[in-house]
Amino acid sequence: MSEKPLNTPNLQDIATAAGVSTATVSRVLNSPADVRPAMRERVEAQIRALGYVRHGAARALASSRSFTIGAVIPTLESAIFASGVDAVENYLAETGYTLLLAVTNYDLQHEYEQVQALIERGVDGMILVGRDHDAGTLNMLERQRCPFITTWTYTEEAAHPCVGFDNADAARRITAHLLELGHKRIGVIAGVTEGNDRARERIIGVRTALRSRRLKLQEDCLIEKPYDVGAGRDGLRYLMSLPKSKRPTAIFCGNDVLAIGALLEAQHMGIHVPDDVSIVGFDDLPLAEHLSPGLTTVHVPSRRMGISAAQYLLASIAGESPATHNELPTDIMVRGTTAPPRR
Amino acid sequence: MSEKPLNTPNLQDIATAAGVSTATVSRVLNSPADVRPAMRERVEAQIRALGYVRHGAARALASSRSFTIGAVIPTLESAIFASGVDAVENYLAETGYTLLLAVTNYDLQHEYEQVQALIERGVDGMILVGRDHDAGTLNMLERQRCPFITTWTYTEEAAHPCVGFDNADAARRITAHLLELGHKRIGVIAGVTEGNDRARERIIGVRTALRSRRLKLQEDCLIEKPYDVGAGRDGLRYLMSLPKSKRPTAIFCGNDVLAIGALLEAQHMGIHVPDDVSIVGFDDLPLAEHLSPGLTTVHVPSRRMGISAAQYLLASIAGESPATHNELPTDIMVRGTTAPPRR
DNA sequence: TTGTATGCGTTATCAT
DNA sequence: ATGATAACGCATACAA
Repeated sequence: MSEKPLNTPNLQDIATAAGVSTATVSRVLNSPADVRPAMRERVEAQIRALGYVRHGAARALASSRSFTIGAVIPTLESAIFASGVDAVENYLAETGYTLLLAVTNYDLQHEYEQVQALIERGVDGMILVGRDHDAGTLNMLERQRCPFITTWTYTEEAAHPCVGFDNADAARRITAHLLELGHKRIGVIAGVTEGNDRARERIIGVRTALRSRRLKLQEDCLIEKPYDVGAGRDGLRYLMSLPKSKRPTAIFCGNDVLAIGALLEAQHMGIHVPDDVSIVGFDDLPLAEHLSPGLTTVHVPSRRMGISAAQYLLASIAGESPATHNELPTDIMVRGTTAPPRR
Repeated sequence: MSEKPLNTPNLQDIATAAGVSTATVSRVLNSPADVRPAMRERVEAQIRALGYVRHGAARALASSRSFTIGAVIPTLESAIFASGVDAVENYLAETGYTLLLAVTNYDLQHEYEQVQALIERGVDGMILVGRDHDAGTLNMLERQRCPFITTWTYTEEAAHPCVGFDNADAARRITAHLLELGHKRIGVIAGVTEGNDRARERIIGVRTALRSRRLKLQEDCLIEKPYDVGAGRDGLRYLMSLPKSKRPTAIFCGNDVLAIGALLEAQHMGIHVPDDVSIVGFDDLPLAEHLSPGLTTVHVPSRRMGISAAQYLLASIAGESPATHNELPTDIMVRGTTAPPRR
């Protein structure tokens, strides 16, 4: 009959109700070990009774820690990014952090704005994707002393903390697999390269593999497509429409979504994979192994990458000095979509 | 030579640099129309010069608005949720809001904790999925006066704001499609039902459709499976292993991921779809239409749902009184995986 | 171990 | 149109 929680209670209300100071309440919340058990319980009882929930803004203002981490990714429409974010969120939740998520739609200018928005929200650290960024973006991060790490790309000499892998080399390796099977004319259905270093580097990897065999990528065998299944289908149809002498016997797709499209379109057209044409992808989506034939692709450890990035950030915030350059392995998953060229 | 931005500048620094009061700086930031153009420019120049970025925590503390919205979803491993979140984020970004994202892994207790975490971060509104929630969760939301809306489910009599559709009815309709083709024995590969009202209601919908034809769902024709392609394959194998007299001629899958698994497994087994067995899914993933045969499924407008939820919240925050119960249409996409039973 | 008091960077109210 | 100033709710250095 006497409780009137008209407004949501604050530290002071709890303190009053428990007959202690706000400092004590703050302590049972943040360093319970520092307060005598009896008193702690008394306070905790009131916290429960009044349904107290911390005021993050006030906390952040007073302590300059928000217990939030920001992630800025190209899109959530890509299962592989979504999966990485899922891993990040799960990991952060375990450690008491919350995720602020922003999407760039592969627009570097928009990325800049999103990064600013997250900094304004006071994130304690930030995860970025790739190394293509507006100069101002990295600048802001540094001026604001916001710890950050880039993902999905790795090079020894990277100027900033990163966790990822060598896209060019992975593409080179899976192309080498094609070349070893005896293919000489390789087609490429690349992802959009603008503002996307990963897509560009994967093409470079294909070229490197070809060059090492004194082969070249024919320019009409390279086509750039947006990230969707239909585009993959279009890409395949285009490549297969090339005159026989220029028609590739194997196709490297910049990602699995394009590869799945290419594979499905081949089946629609009655073109046999891998007998008539070999297809490889990149990412190793969960679906890849279930297709028939199974898609030969590059496995990318997106969850591990996300977790590793989060770990770096938390360690960094904690004042530790974790390794800044972290390379993850990528395996070539050889499945059913590759075989020697028909002769 | 004189500028030493050792610490990140605050309102006061800008004010001093521009020779005005903090109130004025705050005004050029928040209601530029209230300040004379000349002065406004002077201030804006300093804002740019010193690279000022707003301190969200301080803003939130003083104004009790954080310009953030929370979303708590089951998982990002599901493309359909990821897509909805993507839409929400894009919409919020347009309107100056930022997204706080949390994942429950279909655990209602964890959802409670995530909701609390987001409330602590001061979100101005919250998006939830489904109507299965811990009692405490909704309670907390209300006590904290945090506007919220549930998605993915709709009923006229819902006790809280919601935007979605009638899962049972959609399932009933696509099952009716099967029955109209002449199927009598329907198999069901359902998603996990625990803590997932949508999965449960879809099964109810199947039962309703059957009942209206005086048919019943045979209990060994109903199997519950986790959300992945492999599980869909297992499910199909199980149903096809039933003795001929009990074997279903058509299969309702609780979602497209299971349906895709079922379809692929049928193809692996040399079972022809739809001649030997019809398969329907639920969600209409982008891939569904590209499969061969194309997957007959229920189209769910996940992006529109997310945007609608965000709109409701923003309107609600703005003090408007938007419609609280919003039903979205779901179309049955009849494609190639359904046909009359072989006779 | 507990309490007191100050300050965190804004917004908003009230003057001017 | 602009300035002075009091909250906002908490953490923390310091005192007891």
